[in-house]
Amino acid sequence: MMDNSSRVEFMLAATPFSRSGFLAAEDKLALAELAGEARAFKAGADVVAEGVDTDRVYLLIDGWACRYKTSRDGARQIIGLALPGDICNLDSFMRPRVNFGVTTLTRATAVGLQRDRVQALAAERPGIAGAFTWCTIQENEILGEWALSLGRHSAYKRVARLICEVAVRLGGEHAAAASFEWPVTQQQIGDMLGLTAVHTNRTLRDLRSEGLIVIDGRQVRIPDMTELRSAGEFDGAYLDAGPASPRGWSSSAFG
Amino acid sequence: MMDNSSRVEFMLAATPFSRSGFLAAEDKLALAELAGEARAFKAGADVVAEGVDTDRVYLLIDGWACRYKTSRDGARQIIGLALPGDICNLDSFMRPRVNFGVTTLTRATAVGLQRDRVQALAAERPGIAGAFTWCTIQENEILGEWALSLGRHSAYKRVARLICEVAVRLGGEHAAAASFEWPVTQQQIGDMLGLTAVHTNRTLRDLRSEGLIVIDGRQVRIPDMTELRSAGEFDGAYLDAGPASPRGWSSSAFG
DNA sequence: CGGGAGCTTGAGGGAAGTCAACCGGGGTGG
DNA sequence: CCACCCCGGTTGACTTCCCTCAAGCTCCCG
Repeated sequence: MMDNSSRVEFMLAATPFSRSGFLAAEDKLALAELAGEARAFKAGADVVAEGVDTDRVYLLIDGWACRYKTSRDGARQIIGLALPGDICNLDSFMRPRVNFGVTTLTRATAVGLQRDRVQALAAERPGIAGAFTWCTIQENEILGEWALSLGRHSAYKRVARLICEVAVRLGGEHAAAASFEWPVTQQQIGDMLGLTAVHTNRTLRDLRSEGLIVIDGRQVRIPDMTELRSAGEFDGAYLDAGPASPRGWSSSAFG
Repeated sequence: MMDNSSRVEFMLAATPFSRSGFLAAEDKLALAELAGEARAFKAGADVVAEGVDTDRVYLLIDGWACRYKTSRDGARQIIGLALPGDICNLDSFMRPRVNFGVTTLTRATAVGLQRDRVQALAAERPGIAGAFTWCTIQENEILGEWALSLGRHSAYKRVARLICEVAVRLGGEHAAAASFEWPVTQQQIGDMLGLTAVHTNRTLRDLRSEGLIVIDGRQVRIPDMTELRSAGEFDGAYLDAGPASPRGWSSSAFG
């Protein structure tokens, strides 16, 4: 559990959300005031059950979470990965019902923000509206890249690409991280990539035997990022993402 | 070519964009004033080439278009289908560079709106900002459903689901259309569904032989929508999409 | 009338799924 | 405190869905 000031501090930090460049300092403070209690979740716990109504968006503070859909026969497809600082259910910013579920992949902490209040704030402060829109566009960008993976890439490339993406997303503003915590099971990886756990296992073995990745417990290390990017045909441009000239968007223009 | 008043009229009509419920009448007028010349495209023409910079978003007036990505070996994955009234490149609302391409699937007409001017308008009119955000969320919703198809559904179900989706999206506010123009090639369908043209052909044959669809030239007819939905495990909830209480968003609150 | 784009079908191959078994480790309950 | 159990990882054998390559077809358009 975090106290309120920690939460504020977190939201002011360089999270994907605030990195959008749309949020002025007052915007961040106003958002921080909306934050409810931080909730702790066990691994595999639903933050928002599939297909239900919810009145809040969840900002992930710690741990990994995902958006997923389930087919009638029980197969699960993960349609989005949330890392610390990401909003898990951006759709709930405008829609009362989610057409997916949000579940944690690890132990996790998240704070809920009430839709009504966020909307009201966004109507007053264009910077906040802009930040939400920007995040939604970013999520769309990532999902488009996943669709390319799912539709047109081999299992081998899919896994390589996913690892590259996470490396970049965790690396923040710096270059991609060359070593990081990799706390997801092979089943969960398969659910992101449209593969079975068995085939994910074999594919990870192939990547390891090629020396492209080194897995040590819950850590993954990338000996040569260039090699891995090339193997996965990965181009991180879709994650680059400084906003296009947020002139006229910043709330400071109204201050 | 449409003259300006036709364009205005079109934008005031029940397009997916204006149906969001965020646009007040003045918002629509203000947007219509931004519309540039309507451009006519041949089938298979790039509206925005893959990965380039663009300074405008394109509202599709007539015909079908798509967003796509290409892998190194030339395989194409379509990551979004634009029908009349849709915006083809919502990302360009905030990002100068697209990480996909936009191309027409049929003859088509589109009008470009300059990003700078749309952004300026959105900063003044929350209804316009809200409509863009809402469209982006809607696009995300659809792409999530495609990811489920790509990752976890058989070719048979993918095709059935796509036809259901188009029926609903073309049907507008009414029920899904039971018969409509289906102007795309099997190659293009395959590119949406992550299949080869050959396998798309066989799969369509299967659907036809089961009586789930009837193809007559460029028309498709769905004898029994319930059957097709069931075959494709299709639940159209993700397209439903009235906005969640756009209170406080409507520009009229500022009028 | 010729040519190309799109549709159709067949035969064979390969990537990933399915089923099954075994192993190691950490949590838990007796 | 130890034994058990369950979860996750690993590997093998077999199956299946979809891809590849190839050929022939129709229809439109020049």
